[in-house]
Amino acid sequence: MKPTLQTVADAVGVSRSTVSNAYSRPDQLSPQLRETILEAAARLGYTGPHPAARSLRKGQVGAIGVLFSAELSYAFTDPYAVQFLRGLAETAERHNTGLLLIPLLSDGEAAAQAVQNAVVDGFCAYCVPAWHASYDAALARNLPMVIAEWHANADPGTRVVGIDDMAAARTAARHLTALGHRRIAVIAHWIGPVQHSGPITLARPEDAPHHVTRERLIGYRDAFAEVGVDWSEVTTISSIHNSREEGAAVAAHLLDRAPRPTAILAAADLLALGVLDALETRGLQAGRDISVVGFDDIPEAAAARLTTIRQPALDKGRIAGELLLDAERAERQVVLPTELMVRASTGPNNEAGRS
Amino acid sequence: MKPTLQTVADAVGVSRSTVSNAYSRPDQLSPQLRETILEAAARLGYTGPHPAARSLRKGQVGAIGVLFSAELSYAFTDPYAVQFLRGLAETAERHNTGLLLIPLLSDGEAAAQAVQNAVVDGFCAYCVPAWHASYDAALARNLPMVIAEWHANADPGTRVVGIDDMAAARTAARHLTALGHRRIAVIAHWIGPVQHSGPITLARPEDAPHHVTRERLIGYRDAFAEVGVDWSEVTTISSIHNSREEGAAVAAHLLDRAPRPTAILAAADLLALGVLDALETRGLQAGRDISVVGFDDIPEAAAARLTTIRQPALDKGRIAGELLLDAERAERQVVLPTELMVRASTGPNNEAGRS
DNA sequence: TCCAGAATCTGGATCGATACAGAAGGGTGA
DNA sequence: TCACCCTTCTGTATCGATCCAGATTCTGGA
Repeated sequence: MKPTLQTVADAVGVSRSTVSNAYSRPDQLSPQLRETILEAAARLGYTGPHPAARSLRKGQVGAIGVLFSAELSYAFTDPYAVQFLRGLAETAERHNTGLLLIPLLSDGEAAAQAVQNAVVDGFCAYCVPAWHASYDAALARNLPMVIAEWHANADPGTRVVGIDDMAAARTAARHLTALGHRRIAVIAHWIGPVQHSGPITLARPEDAPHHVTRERLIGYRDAFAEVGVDWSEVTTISSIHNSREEGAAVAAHLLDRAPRPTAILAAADLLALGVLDALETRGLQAGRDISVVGFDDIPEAAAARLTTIRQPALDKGRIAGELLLDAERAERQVVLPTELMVRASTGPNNEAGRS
Repeated sequence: MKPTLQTVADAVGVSRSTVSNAYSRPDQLSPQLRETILEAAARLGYTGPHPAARSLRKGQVGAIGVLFSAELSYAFTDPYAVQFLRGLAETAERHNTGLLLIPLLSDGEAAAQAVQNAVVDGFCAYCVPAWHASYDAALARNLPMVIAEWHANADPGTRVVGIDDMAAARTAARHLTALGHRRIAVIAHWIGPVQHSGPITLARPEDAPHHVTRERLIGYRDAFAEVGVDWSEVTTISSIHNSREEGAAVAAHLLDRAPRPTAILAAADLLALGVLDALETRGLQAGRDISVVGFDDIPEAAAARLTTIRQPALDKGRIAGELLLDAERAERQVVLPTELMVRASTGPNNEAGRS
């Protein structure tokens, strides 16, 4: 049988408490006794206090749970998500805390179970749809929890870090309208009530289920309204995953039928890069034939000369961690700045004079 | 105070066991009683069994610990590591298991602590140096553990998945010697006994402390020997981190002094890509002026037209997970295939006739 | 009507540690 | 010499669940 504290205590002839102290509070016993105990422990094959038992008693674990928007295996394909995670890891590391990546299974029951069973001190939700079982399950755990997306009217008690998605999206869209574009299409992740890949009609952006997508669509809509383009005239395309491949695939819906939009707004860089791929396949030039704007400014965006909105992914992760772990960090809500990065993928509308 | 099983039991007027069964073994009580219990639980704000307590009693957690070679925040910068993690996550997800990323702190004491306290069912070590405190601590935990690097003479009981690094490296080096290169330099991560960035002398590759690096250096050395180039003639450069930036930085030691090597072997693609950057800065052309070979075949390698060794990172992760979680998977040691991908970064030695 | 067997439910033992109050022994200053 | 404090160690209570053997009730067939 596996040795326990008691085993060692018996072997040395001291009490269980003393052995415990040898590990957790060395100042509570004489150095030579401690030495004896550790020696005996090594001899018996005792490897230190059982983590689960210790966590139970101390009411503290040393790990935080991370909830992702997609299956774990997808999370790592998105450079933006990886950056975020990196920032989070940086803070966690400083606090000697582990990160428990929790699979966000599509099976609600199992997902809730996974969250319920997570042995953690707190949660960090990264783009988890509010209706997802995991989200409720995490809230229900009643542990400290930080949400990595900005909510304008979040309860002042909840920890939130993010950007003003709506304003940033508005900036992106205004960039296009200022260039004279009016026939603009929008590609975003998960626009409608169900996951769907392809064109979709959404009467009001406010109805999009995914928080971040919703905010960005509203920003786009408002910018369009400023120049008299009604939302109903805008073609909206939904994607299931946030991937380059799918960006290219759904772009076909826009590029292979007339009239083509003169500009495309993608609510994520990966989708935008996919659109650029689709353009290249068709011999079209971004910025001249069709303007494309992304969102996030992942490293690849600069290489592809994609106009996009920069948001500080690394800082977001870092701060999310601090909001959970830095006890002295009093504030609970942090908004980070964004910036429009104008690159070669956007240019004036060439049809401007004609129509 | 936080409600427990007992709280709910008292409220409903049943025993603690029955409430426990309501959650964990629904078939052990009548549906209507279960309903009543869950209702009461919701009313009282009871959120289900306490994970630490449950883990303690059941002796099972539902998470595996992942040990990385570098600080967590660096791990995510290496696409190869990310791919591996993705594969691992895929398997974990299928088994409804979480991944606990454990910071591999440089402070040995703290690192060992982190491993000791990890509430997990097993460990997966990814390129953890064998001398690192975390490694011993993980072994000491006496839990199932898989090592994600191939060891030719590993104990048959230990779970191992990897590639034949030595043979693959030999193939990479032979490619260069076959092209007529003789003045070849080697860049690798952590060659000497201490972390160091820059040229370093290593009498025998066998002395390199890092297992993977050691294997690859031996492979290089053996291929050189086949054409009469002695290891002592080879310039070896060590890097601290496995990053593109550092690859470029240490390449300076080779490119800015005469005689320049005609070819460079980098033991990782990120380093090789850094070398390519350094070449470009100096107006040199890879494959013509200097040949460069990498290792790993990360996605960026193809884009940069880097000749390299492909190894299946995703599969490695996936299989590592299966070795831990698939009970019916009897084998314990898996070697994966590698392939030399010849691209534009290598070409014949132009000095061949001259010297 | 009676009883075996299934369906429900109970209670104490247990998982492996830490907290905390207090006991024992040793040292110090008045 | 005595009172007091400090260091070192002990023992019991507790963290919050699950396990398992057994008690109780229900069911259906002889």
